[in-house]
Formats: sequence, structure tokens, C-alpha cells
Amino acid sequence: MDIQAGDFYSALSHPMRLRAALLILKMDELCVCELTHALDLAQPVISRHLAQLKEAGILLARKQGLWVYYRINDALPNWALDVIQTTANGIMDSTPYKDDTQAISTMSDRPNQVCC
Amino acid sequence: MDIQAGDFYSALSHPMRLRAALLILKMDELCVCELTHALDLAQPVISRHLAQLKEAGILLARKQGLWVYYRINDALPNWALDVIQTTANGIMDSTPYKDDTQAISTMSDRPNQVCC
DNA sequence: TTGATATATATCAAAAAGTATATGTATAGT
DNA sequence: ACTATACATATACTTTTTGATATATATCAA
Repeated sequence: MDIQAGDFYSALSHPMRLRAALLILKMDELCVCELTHALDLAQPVISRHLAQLKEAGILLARKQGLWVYYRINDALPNWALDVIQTTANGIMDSTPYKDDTQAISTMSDRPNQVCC
Repeated sequence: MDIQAGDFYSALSHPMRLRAALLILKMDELCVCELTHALDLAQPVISRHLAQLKEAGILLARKQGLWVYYRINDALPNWALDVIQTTANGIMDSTPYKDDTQAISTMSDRPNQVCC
């Protein structure tokens, strides 16, 4: 996997993209509607941010039925995976990141269960 | 030290700011004219980038005579220091970062020796 | 105090990134 | 085939960031 460090940092430089990436790392895999719910963003907005993270090589998308699931691209170079994991370890217990996790956990009708 | 993760990533999201930060990490301390030389940027441009890194809490400045020396702020939270160090370990051997180091090493008249 | 050097800041135009909104596409159920 | 849902993309508009340039400040030496 060849990613430019500049692109990597640019992709994570938007607060919502950072939150999305860290939340996806923590939950392993999330679909667009779950992220829309957790981050309280309009669907086209989150879609575009996810597209940017995917274009930077940070996320992979998997389509399943109506849903598209995003996850961290584990083919990223180790330094990049380390950076994301280290950031998560450092800040996931603080606001707003911990609330995002909470929002996912308490989301009433997640797909694979019912839908969104 | 309280830094917002978003500000941290934003500060490093510009290619020149990332190069400057990694170069400063490697060389411990560099003045503006050394960075201007190594990164081949106009002085006001590098000054502004350095000001942004300082404002984000990533760099500290120390004035000595005519020169201002910048260094990594070691009061950053550990996750942030780890992230920078991990990135450096991962990419400093590749272009353009290795060339920046080379440019500093071969710079003919660095201050503390003669001046710039 | 004059001049030279190093750095910072201000201003403005250009470029990039962001948001909101509308629309398009794909899938699944009826 | 029709409808609803999930997601992506295009468009127009606004805001932010960046780069060039000019100018200001600070330090030191003559």
C-alpha cells in the first residue's frame, strides 16, 4: 500500500473525518446510516467524508445489500495503522469521541439487526 | 498540555508543515533560515507555517540573538508525541523527507557556526 | 543612529475545502 | 412494475487556506 503521508494527515484533518475513522476503528465496521446517526450529520455529508477517507486509502468499503460498510484498510503501512491506533488509545475516552461510541451502542435499530 | 486532536491533525495536514515538523524532530532544533534553506520556501511562508505549528502546540520557539529556534514541544500529550515519532520512523527514509535532512547536513553556513 | 540581517505580520488575490440541496443509482420488498 | 430505502454524486454557494508581496520589528555591529 502506498500512501502519501501528506494525504494521510489531510484526510484526518477534518474533525468529523477523524471522529468517523476512530469510531470505525473501535467498532470494526460501520455502515453509513450508523455513522450518520452517531455523528449527527446529513447523509450526503458523511458520504463525502467517507469517500475522502477511502480515497486516501484509510478506509475500505464493502457493499452488502442496501448497506455499505466501511472499515479501516489493514493494508495501510504499519506506521499509519500505528498512528491511528495510538490516537485512538490517547483520546477515545474524551469528548466527543466517547459520546460517539455511546451513540452507536444505544442506537435502537442498527442494520444486521433490523435496519436504520 | 491540552491539544485538540483535530487541531493536531490540521496542523500537520500541509505537506510543508509535516516536512518541517519531522525535520525539526530529527534535528532537535532548527532556526527559520535553516528551514527556509532545506525546504526551499520563501521566508514569510515558512514563518507562517511555523506560527501555525506553534499555535497548535506542536512546536516551541526560542529566541537567541537574531535567530528563532523551533523545536518539538515535549509537553505534548504522549499520544501526540508517539504519533509524530511513529510517522518519522515510518517515512523519514523516503522522498522528500530524506532529502530535507540531506539539505540541512550539507548547508554551508548554518548559524551557531557562522550564520545564514 | 545608521545599516544589515533574521524573523514576523499584514494585505490581497487565488485556490482549496466545506456545506446545503437536489438528484441519481442500486437494492429489496410488495 | 411500483415504492421505499440506503447511499453516492453533482451543483451552487460560502468559508478557509494558501502564496506573493510589501512592510514592520528586533537585534547587533559599525
